[in-house]
Amino acid sequence: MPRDYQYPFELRHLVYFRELARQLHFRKAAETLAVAQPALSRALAQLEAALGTDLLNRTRRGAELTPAGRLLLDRIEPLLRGLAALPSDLKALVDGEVGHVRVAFTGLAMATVLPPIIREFHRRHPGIRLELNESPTSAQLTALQSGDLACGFFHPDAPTPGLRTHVQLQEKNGVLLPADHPLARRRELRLIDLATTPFVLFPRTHNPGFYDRVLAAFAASGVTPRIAEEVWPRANGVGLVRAGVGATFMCPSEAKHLPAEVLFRPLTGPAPESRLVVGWRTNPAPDPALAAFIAVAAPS
Amino acid sequence: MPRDYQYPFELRHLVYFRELARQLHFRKAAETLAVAQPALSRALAQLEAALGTDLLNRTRRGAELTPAGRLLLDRIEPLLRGLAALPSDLKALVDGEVGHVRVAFTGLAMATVLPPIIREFHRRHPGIRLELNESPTSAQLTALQSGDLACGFFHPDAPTPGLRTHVQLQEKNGVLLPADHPLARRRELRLIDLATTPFVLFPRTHNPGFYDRVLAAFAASGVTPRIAEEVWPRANGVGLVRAGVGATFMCPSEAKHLPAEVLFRPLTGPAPESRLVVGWRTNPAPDPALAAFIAVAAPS
DNA sequence: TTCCGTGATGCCTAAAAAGCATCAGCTAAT
DNA sequence: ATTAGCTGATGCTTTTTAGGCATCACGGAA
Repeated sequence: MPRDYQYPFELRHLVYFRELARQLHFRKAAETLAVAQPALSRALAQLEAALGTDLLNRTRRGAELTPAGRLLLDRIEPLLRGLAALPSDLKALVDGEVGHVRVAFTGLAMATVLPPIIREFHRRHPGIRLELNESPTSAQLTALQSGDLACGFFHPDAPTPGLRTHVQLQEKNGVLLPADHPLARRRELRLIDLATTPFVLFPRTHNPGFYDRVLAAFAASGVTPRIAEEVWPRANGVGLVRAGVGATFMCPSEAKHLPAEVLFRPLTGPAPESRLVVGWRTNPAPDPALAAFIAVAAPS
Repeated sequence: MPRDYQYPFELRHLVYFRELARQLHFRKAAETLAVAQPALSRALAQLEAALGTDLLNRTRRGAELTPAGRLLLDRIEPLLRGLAALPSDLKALVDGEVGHVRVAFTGLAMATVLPPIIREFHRRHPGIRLELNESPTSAQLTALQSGDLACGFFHPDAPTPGLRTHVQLQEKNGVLLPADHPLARRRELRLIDLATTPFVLFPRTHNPGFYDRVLAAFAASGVTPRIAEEVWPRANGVGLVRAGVGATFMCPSEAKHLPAEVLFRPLTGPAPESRLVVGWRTNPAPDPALAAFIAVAAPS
């Protein structure tokens, strides 16, 4: 009884018609299609009935396209090509040869571990595109939970249920100072030395745990820090230090390539610690593209 | 035995999958599609087998797309839309609402009957595009015979087998003179007056019959004409007259809108006659777009 | 535990596609 | 003019396959 969905014909009819339009000869086309000629005749008659118009003028020595047939051929050729490409394209996807992965990261990740990971990933999987977005830890955790994000480089402050993580970096912070800052002559600093130095931090909502550990570290040194600016993304924070606005915390690994106007100094004594991990959902199982990225970012 | 043409699935599978991907629920999708749920289950299983990958993860409360399913959905949506539009688009074509017509014409046609025909045709059939090309009579006849041309406005010199024609214009030619020509002061001229005036004509091959009638008309007046230039297309001939190179033959109807530097004068006595017809092939039968154009150009 | 709702399976029926044999129409060569 | 040899169409049968109904297996919620 059914079979009245929107399409009054089947792919078979279109494939038959295309071959027929190419050869303009029922018997030859039937042979190419590996069917008997009557089957082809009937299939085309069905298609013509379904479309309400003749597609081929049958002549003594073959057939010729009607204007409607010409239009139909022009229209279905790209569609059939698109369909023909589907199986292999899907295979490439499931084999992890193509695809895309949404990856979020913090400024620290981009300044340290991420570039070599990206380079290696592109080398191994040139068909997989990365969508890279700098995003605060808190936003990454939300997006990972909701499934909007496949994978993130962030700074966890508590257990992350439902996520697998792999530690990338764990370092005690130093400080980044303007080069002309009075304390910049010293090779090492303590937090207490920085009591009067304005600090540039990220907004607390972006990673409350780390933010509070920073304040705790100051408190442990008996100092109340001056927060000059809360700025994001990370590169702007470094920019403000460079502009002489104040100092900021920075991991030693992040201090490898610095502009001329700033200097990095390690901290002795209490200092906040940064931990960078890469995390991803375990359920549903990572698709092949994500699995390939994880294999590079977190070899187990 | 057969059924092994390039596509391992049918349109049905894709339509079923699309509905399933929308509703993510086998029973509901089956109801929308007006089939029983087992049929849908099996169809999807077939599609998955054909593509070699799962498309939906069945869960307790419905289903969710796998990455491959998401890709497949993205890829087939435009294809299915294209196919859904086919029947109505073809109907529009056979109903003559859309299409295109190749029309050739001579300079005389464009200067007289063609513009109002084009205007009226576009008013009646805004969906049909005209391909208009100025072309000599001889070339038009060749193209009409071979089927390269649907319809032409030309100047027949002999019966045109296989073509139907409709006379558009039949007039005795006058002459077009540079405004500063000595004879331009006279209101009427005879060919004999023009014995020493250089003439601009089209190349003889473009319409040998008319060309020879021109020479015959001169001969009947006892004059051997001076042919200064043979030029085409027509507008260039008028341009040469305007530039003072010589005179040319012209129908009175063509002389309605003339540039300032030229003057039209009728001929008394022997003079070549121009006949403009529109012609089209009768076999194969004109397609709807051509029929619509003929209905405007040659109302019967 | 027992339902209830999910999709999957087994079995049968019905529809439809394909094959084979043959027909009908026209061309062209004899 | 006849006929042999193409063309695609048609009648009938077999084979394939899609669909329906009944039922199953499984998992979560009451």
